[in-house]
Amino acid sequence: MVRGRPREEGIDDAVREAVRALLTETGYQRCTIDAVAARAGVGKAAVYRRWRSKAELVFAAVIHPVELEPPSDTGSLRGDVGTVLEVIQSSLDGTDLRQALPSLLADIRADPVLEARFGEVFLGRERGYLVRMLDRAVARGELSRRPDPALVHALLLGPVLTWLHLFSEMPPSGGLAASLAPPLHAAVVALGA
Amino acid sequence: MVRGRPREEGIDDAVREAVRALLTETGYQRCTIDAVAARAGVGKAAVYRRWRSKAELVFAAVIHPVELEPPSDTGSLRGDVGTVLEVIQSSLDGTDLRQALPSLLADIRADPVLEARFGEVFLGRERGYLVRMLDRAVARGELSRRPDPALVHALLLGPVLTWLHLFSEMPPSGGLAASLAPPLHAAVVALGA
Amino acid sequence: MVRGRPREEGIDDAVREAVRALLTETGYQRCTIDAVAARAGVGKAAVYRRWRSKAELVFAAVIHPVELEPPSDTGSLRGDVGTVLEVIQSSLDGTDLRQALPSLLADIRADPVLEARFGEVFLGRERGYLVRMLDRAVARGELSRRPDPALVHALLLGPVLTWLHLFSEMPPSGGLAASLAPPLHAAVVALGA
Amino acid sequence: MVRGRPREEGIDDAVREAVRALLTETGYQRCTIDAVAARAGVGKAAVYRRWRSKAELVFAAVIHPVELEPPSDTGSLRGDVGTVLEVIQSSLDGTDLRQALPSLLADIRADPVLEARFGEVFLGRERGYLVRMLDRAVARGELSRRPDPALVHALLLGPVLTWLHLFSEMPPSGGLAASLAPPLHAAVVALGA
DNA sequence: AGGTAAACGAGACGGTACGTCGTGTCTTGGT
DNA sequence: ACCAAGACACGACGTACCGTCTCGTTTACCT
Repeated sequence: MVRGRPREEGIDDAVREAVRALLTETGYQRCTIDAVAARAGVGKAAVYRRWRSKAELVFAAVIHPVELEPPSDTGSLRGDVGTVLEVIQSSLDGTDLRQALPSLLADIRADPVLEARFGEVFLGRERGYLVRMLDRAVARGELSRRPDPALVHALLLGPVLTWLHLFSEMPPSGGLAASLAPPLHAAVVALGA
Repeated sequence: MVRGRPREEGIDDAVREAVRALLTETGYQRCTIDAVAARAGVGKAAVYRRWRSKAELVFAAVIHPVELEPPSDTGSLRGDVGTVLEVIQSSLDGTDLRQALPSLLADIRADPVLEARFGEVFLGRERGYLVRMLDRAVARGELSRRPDPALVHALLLGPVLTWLHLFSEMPPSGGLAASLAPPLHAAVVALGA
Repeated sequence: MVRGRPREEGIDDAVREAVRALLTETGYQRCTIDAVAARAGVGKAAVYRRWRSKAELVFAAVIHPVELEPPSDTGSLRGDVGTVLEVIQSSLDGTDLRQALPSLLADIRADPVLEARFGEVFLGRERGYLVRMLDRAVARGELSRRPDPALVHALLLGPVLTWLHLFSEMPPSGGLAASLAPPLHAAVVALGA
Repeated sequence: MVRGRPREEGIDDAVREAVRALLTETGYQRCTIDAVAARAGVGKAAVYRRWRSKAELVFAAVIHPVELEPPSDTGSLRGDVGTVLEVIQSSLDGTDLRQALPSLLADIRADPVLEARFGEVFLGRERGYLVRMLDRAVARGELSRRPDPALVHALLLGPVLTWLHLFSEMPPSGGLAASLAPPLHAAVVALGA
């Protein structure tokens, strides 16, 4: 049985929404806990009751809700790589993430608990999709053996992450995922040969 | 002509060394300017006389000294890709960078001046190497046309960066650069076909 | 007619007892409402249903129960002054009051409602005793006129209060009230001459 | 030699003045450290560099500066008692003290360090004056022996403190000190008989 | 030799965010 | 209507770090 007054329903969402708004408007540094609480019409204690730190809060606001729909089977490894890249890109793009991701990743690295959760929730889910994609390709005979999923993960996630958050360049004509799909398909094939 | 007392010679190095030591020992957040100055046996003013901000200081301490020796011509694109990956990896690896890079990148993003310098100094130099590598491959007839250097840059830098600073995994057997070289060679070839 | 569940009987006393215990053990500042409620095995709401504020609660716990038995007529002003001083001292002494009184008086000053009640309940009752004492002395011919009761009140209450709650000194040999009685009798006589 | 930047001269006074102003305008509870710092045009750190807590700050602002000029020898005990009472009253009266004293005394009681300092600085100085007053009276033959100074201290300080900070009454016609002088002279004489 | 200007270590400065805590109110489900 | 539990808004607390400024002192160059 649950004792005491239950958590108010709307607060979780109101706070997360406030975080996203402040990230977009003012960036990570100015996205203060006080400001978030004020914007959400909520006391600071209500925030700290739910999340242990600013990093955890932002993590919950911008990472968790990313619902990566499992990329469907397109019938070919070439098609699957393209779809996976789209999913990865969509999970790293967005006005709020654009501002927040580098700082957030930094704070995640500084907090072992959060780092573990990030590994499980975000990386783990994505890794799972890749494993299934690779197994299908092996079953189809497109790959003779399943390459190391971690290596494939780095190959697909790395270029997207780098382009979006390290380079200050316009997206390539045709779109980032579409431009990266052919070379990365070749890379995966080379790994599984 | 220079008036007044000249800068003391050893301070630059002493401070940079203190930064690297503190990064390794305590991480980026705890590597405060006060701590750095105290460790270097130096006043805070001497630090700020040389670098405008903490980000600039850490940048100078861990990025600038990376002397990327221009990867030499190995005679084949396959060999060149491997060498370039070694250079990239060596520029991103190291005890201090391990701790600092995510936070440093975050601070760089927050400071337009620094972001521009980072683009020129670090990314630009690396990009130059890639352009030369690609031109040689075209000259050799290994590529029929030179692919977009930015895309190649993302393809080669991204996976290394991701593995070193996002994943918490052991390096693959045989080494990271060696493991990534074959698939990424294939990727570059596919781009330049 | 009374609707609903009647107040549980023991709560008033349990809370007051918890207040006194916490005052003695931890002092006024650490005597939190949460702590009081927890100690009494009671919800905070039950406390606030009975007293409007912490000050009111402590007031009720340590002031109200002081049952000043009206000092009896000893037959002489000299004797009456001694008895009144004993009553005053007993109303200001005690382990819990020792800790609480200065903070409590401060909070009482900050709350006009409470200040008024303190004036009526505590000061007023004491003042009444003094008036009767003075009237008896006039009737006996010990005083030729009745002095200002407020002044007498200050003369008798002040030194006791000061000794007990401002000084950090041992009680004088023979007891505080006994030591103060002769000079204060002389003072009252001087006032009523 | 003094190393480093010296404390800025005006800050001590500016902060103390801000405290007094805020006490008068808003009372002790609303006299926040933040508000004090803002009012004085000073950072919070500058305040905490000088005083360990709010209590210490207010103590320094309203108690320390009270320069009790040593009451002069009036030639008679009767006159001396009157003068001492004037000094005591003037040290406890004032717009800021009116608001602050009860809360301040409460905080002083809660901090042993501060309590010791209060005993030495404030009470000790006053006690010294009383000892000299009593010795003069003995020398003059007005008292046959010197009474316990602590008792005399309680007799003179208590009624003034009580009237000013416990009662909510108008000052007696003729003034508080003047009204208390005759009875308290009689009390002291009775003690020293 | 003396003057001048900029460097030096030390540390105080204003500002800002943090995470904690206490108060008094409100909201559950259960008695 | 009351209860215990505990979430709520508000707001003060004391700490920490940043980047700047101000001391008294030292070290070069230039008269």
